[in-house]
Amino acid sequence: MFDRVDSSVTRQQQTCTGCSLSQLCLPVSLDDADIGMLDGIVQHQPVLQRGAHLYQEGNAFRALYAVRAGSLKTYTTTESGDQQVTGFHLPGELVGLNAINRWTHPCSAVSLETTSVCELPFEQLEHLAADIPGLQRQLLRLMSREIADDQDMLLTMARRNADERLAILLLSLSERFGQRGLSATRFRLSMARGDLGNYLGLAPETMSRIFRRFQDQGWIRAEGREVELLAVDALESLAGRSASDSQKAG
Amino acid sequence: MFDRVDSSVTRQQQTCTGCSLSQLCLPVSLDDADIGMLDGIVQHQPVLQRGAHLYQEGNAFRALYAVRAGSLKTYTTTESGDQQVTGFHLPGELVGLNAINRWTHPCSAVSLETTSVCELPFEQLEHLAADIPGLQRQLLRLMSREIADDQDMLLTMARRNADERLAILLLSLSERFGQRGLSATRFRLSMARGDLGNYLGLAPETMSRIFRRFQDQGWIRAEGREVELLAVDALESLAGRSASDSQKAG
DNA sequence: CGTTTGTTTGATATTCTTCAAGGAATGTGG
DNA sequence: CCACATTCCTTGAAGAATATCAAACAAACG
Repeated sequence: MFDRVDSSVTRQQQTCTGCSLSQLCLPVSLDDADIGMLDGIVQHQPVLQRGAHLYQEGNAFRALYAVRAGSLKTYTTTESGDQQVTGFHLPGELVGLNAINRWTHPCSAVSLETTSVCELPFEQLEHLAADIPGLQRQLLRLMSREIADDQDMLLTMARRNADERLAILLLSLSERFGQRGLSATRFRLSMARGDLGNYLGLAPETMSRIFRRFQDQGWIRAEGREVELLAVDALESLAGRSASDSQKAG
Repeated sequence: MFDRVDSSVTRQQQTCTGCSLSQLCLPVSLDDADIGMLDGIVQHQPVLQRGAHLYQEGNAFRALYAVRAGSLKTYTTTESGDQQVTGFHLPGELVGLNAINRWTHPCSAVSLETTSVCELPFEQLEHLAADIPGLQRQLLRLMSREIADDQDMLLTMARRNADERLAILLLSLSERFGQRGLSATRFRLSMARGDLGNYLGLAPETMSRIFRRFQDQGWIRAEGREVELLAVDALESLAGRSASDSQKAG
């Protein structure tokens, strides 16, 4: 009896139905009945302490994971041993999409703070997607978005200088925090400067210098990992315009 | 009558069933009956002359396209007007996957030589994928691979120097030509040096210099767009190992 | 055959990394 | 609560890699 009550309480917290992120996540555009079916396959909600791995490079692929609270970093390890950060993942975002092809995770996922995720066993998700058109479509849409975002990031790496890259990343994080009901202009980064730089293909020292320059310009205020965007328009013009202009900025 | 005969002949050339690329493309692991259904939705097989666009950035998304013969380049245009190449696409490869999310093409696709493609109307493909488990799975796999490949490319852009990038690209092309039954060590590039460099985030002059260096090392032979790989192992060690070693090489 | 497009080479400039070292923040065990 | 260790961040100076500029050359095209 106690178990019953307990599990039902837990259950409620675990359902997509009751999840405030459902409009950012897989259930978008599903009706209640369909969301109920999706709830039926959500298996575990592991809680990860900072530094704990959700999966590691080379692990067998069994499930996709949706971030429920907290944040994750995904990264691969190069032959020379150092890591390359491939992404930061906020609540409502899915990780593991790159593992479907080979049934093996090509990167590791590690928690940046206390983080909980929903586990979506992939084979069951596939079956469900065949039965629920809206779910199949949303899954394809999320994967398509990931592709488009990664390619956008490629453009950033290929064509943007260091200042522009940081502006683009700050605005991306800002937008994503905003979508999640948090402040878009004042937020706490869960990742180290070094991780930000690594993700952007820049040395940590370079990151530090750009943060300083942005502050000297009065564009941001940064105290440790606490960041406030003071001149979003300046950052946008840096992010949106081609190079050759960061000199004026520096 | 004539039309009938003509179209049936054309039809035969158009089917996935009779296509030598079916094992690289969407039909992988489908049985004959399922491939027949897939054939049923393949609508047009446009032939594109060099320089002709399959679609342009901003166009409405209606279909995915599989390259049947020839090759494509996808690219986005930056605010400052110059282009960023996001990929080269050989026979058997799908383009348009990044358009599913917003129903708009986020990049343009242009033919690099006389190229023919199979058009896969997306809504019909979605319906079919819901009915044919193997098709849904293959579609998800192809998208997953695209994500993994793009992220791998991100790592290349973030961590590799110019020599390593070219080695990685040459080996990638080599492997893909090999998979298609062509020589893996001797092939004709359909794209200009400038496009290769653009894709790799390097100036055309830099590309030219690296090509020269690779030739001086005896690793490749390049006459115009005709390329022969003479020392695959040297290229592999450059591609596979971390930086700091291209100095010895250069 | 002239025009356009693409390729090569050299010289110079710029951006970013690397190296080195000090300082701040955070966490841990006494 | 403090001392110590560890990690993270910052700053300066020097060096390396690649971009840019300029110009000649080659190839492809109509």
